[in-house]
Amino acid sequence: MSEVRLRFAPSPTGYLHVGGARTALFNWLLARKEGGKFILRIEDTDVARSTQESVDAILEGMTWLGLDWDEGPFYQSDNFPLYREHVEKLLAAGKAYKCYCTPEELEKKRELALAEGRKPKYDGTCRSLTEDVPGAPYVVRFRSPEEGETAFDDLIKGRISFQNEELDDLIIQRTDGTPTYNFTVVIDDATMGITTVIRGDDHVNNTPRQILLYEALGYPVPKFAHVPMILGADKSRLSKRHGATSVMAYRDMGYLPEAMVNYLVRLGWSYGDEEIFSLDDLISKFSIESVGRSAGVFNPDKLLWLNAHYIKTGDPQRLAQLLVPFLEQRGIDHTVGPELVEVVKTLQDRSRTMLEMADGTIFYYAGDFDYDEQSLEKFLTPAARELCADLVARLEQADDLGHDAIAELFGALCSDQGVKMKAVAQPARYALTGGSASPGIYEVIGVLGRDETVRRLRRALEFKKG
RNA sequence: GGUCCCAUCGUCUAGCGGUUAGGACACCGGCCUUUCACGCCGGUAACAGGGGUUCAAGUCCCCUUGGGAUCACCA
Repeated sequence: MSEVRLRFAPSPTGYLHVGGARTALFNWLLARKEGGKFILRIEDTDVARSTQESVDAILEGMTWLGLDWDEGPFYQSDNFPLYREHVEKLLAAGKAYKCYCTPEELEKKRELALAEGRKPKYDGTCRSLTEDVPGAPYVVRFRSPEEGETAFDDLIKGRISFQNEELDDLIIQRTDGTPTYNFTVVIDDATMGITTVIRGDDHVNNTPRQILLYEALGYPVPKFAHVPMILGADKSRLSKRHGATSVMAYRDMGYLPEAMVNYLVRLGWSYGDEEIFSLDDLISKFSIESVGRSAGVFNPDKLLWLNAHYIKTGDPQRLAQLLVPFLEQRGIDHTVGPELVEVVKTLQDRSRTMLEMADGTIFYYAGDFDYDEQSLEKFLTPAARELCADLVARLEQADDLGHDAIAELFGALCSDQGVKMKAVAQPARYALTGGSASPGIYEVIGVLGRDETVRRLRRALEFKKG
């Protein structure tokens, strides 16, 4: 029983998007579950479109999600000699041949075939050439069988079969000598000993050609699992116009990696009625067989709900750390003022994203906000002013400012003055936060502390416009 | 168009021949309450259509319809 080996093989032509992240996650989970290896390979044979920035962005995204790899990253651009070797091998065995047709000729034939309603497949012009044409540019084509069928048992979709006659002689090496995708994946997956290929749905049509290549090369064929696409709300393939698709964009919008992981895994997979899964839960509960066969619509609302859940239940200390960059973005200096962790605790229940949480901290740190005249009049009525003044007096005398003590203090104030909690809480809230929505007034006072609370109350009572 | 895949509430899904078709998000009520939230309770909402097979079909088969993927010297 040899170990399972899985891989994630993105092409570095952009950022790590949610679809890619999900297939990476599935690969990672299966590797961890089976105690195998997870390998990262960068498919950069298209030198023109590949960039180092993209590689960095992809690695950053995976690291953020917590998906670590055991081997790699390997770069296909380092393997050109290996591909070349395999092309020669196929050529020597007569399993591949040189084709001298020019792109223009092929294009013409393709158009003609389409116009006549025939399949636009390679017509085999060079298939039976017996001699090389010296000096002429050529591509190398794989000699694909003309009859029979190629089938495989997809771990997710079940048995899928193709008639070989539908497949044409694919190009494995370009005129410039570089190998093409369908060839390099096979060589790499074979030589890296990949046992299961988990990849996007959009590759099912490539699979039979690849299987034929494995067989022609004498390599064992791996298992395949094709995960369904992620769709936008209009059921078309998820793209930018549906909103953010880059995983890192979600971090920047204040999402937690565990929320993203949880969301992504539940899109197309389930475990009874459970909704909340940590990476550790998933390692034991995930199975590729229970991934659904149909495409799923990306639902930002549910992601948001999960994010809120993880913020609510998260460790305040960690959240405080994660919050710092968002505060800096807003120019909020949290080193002056209340302890950030304490601030976070008052905001966890009412923040769905770290961005929202950052907004929630503003009144704590920017204490000298303006009170606008209308609100001042509305909240600080003469009666309310009296209550606030009383509150100040009581706060100054209090020796304990714990939550319960503050509650008692308010209780005593209300019964002494014969007013409802609301009558004093709302004016106080406005005076302390500058707004009408905030964490509980006791919490706010507790976090602000006596001095700052009193200062703000007095400031509000004395506030003059300008 | 050819090939391949898919089809349960608006969305993610449970269901693996016999269920009042369950859960979650969203939505709508109510409760809690010092605001906003959170939380709790309740509600609306689905087996695409048609044929079979079977005592019995959301579950199995076929067709139709609809959706998606792919048809490059891109990956």
